[in-house]
Amino acid sequence: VAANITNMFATIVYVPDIKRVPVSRRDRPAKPPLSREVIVAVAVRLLRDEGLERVTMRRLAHELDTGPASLYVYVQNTAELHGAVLDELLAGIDLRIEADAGSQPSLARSVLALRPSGPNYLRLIDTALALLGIGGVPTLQAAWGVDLLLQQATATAAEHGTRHESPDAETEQDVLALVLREVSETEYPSIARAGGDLVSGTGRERLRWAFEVLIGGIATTGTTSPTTASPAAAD
Amino acid sequence: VAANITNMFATIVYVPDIKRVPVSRRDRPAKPPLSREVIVAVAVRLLRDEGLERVTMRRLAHELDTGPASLYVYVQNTAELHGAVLDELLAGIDLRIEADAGSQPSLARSVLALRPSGPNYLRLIDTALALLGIGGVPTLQAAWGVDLLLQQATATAAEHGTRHESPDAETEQDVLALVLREVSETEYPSIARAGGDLVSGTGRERLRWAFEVLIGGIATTGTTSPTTASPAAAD
DNA sequence: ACCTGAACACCGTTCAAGT
DNA sequence: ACCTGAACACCGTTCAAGT
Repeated sequence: VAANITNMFATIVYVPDIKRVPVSRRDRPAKPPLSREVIVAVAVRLLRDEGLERVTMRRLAHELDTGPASLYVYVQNTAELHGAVLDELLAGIDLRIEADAGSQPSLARSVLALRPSGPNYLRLIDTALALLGIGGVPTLQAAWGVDLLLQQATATAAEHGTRHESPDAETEQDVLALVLREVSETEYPSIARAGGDLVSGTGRERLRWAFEVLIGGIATTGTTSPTTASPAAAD
Repeated sequence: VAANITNMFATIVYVPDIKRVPVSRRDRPAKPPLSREVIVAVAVRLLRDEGLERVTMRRLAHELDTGPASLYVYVQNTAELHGAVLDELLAGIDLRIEADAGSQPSLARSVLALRPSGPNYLRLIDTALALLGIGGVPTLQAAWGVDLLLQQATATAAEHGTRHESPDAETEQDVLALVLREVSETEYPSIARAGGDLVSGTGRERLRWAFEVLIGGIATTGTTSPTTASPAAAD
């Protein structure tokens, strides 16, 4: 069960390239009719091609051969657009089977602002709750825990995305590693003692461990709040 | 030990209003001489008064009665500025004693992009490592764990900040609660069963629980990687 | 050295006016 | 209805020119 959940959330971080958007095979079809669907579809392509920071209203409008104002007929604002894109990506992942290939820069950052309630997002939550339940985790802990897992996933994804954006991202990483390694032993003794451990492991390894930590902790850490769920019936 | 760590990180999320910036008591002193210090100080005030999304180069320059270009003498870019502000705020918190009052909208979001290596940030990491060590947590787990704790803290802070920004933030929350409560029982059975649990508890309660989960999980979840730290000497 | 006006290349969002 | 040009109010960053 734990492994299942881990894989599920890992997919959010490394969104696989499952659902290729059909942009039509012509170079550029003579201006497609605007609709929420084509807007989101083009936004997804833009995300894959150029990263989240490029899926802006203006850029997207340009891609659709129109002005930004036109998009507001189908989409309330940028946050909603990003939410729709997330839900679209979520549609592409199988929630129960290991999906473990490809990588896609973040977009989940927008989730920090707008908790989307698209159908695919709800499906994700539902599946996670079910799995935790199967694992014997009490309802309230499972409920709060899903939130925690999502937060972890989105945070990692955001970091991932950000890192991808900046050209000297690896340099930054290296600088951190260097700073940590050469830190004053008297000023920061514990950091000095931890040494390379602070930056050891691959991203995947750490991600996997993080979810194990969370799932283990969620399963064993009680809350002080009373549950509001109906007592588990025999179902 | 766990409670100590929890409080420490909770302070990042709810940065207390400890270190009031001395903006001088005159209405506006006849243009202070520019320096990194006053820039950061004014940025901190701006943060407290108007939120992170307002501490931009241009807004800050305006506040300092100058043009944005002038700031680039003292600060490399916006990310570095935000990092400096975070470190400044970190300076204001006592890392060992319960600091539990006031609340401050996020800024830690910038940490997602730029892992700051300011002295106060390092002190935070060092203290956390020490506390985990005292709690008997193996070195590697502690090292990876600190990262996780920081991620959780910044993620929560970011969400917090974002929520503060938008005027209809509470509405959004309510909408989510409503969506979750009225969700189709056949489509999303686990969500329906969880009911109010998904949105129960106060922010503080959930935060506290989250850190308990993390600390408990960190302490008990082994890694598959070998440690690179020197074997614990008798010190 | 330090400072800055002006420019370049972007943003989100609204609204009156068009078809 | 649907679409849009133009405007408003912002961004970050650079650079030549000033003191």
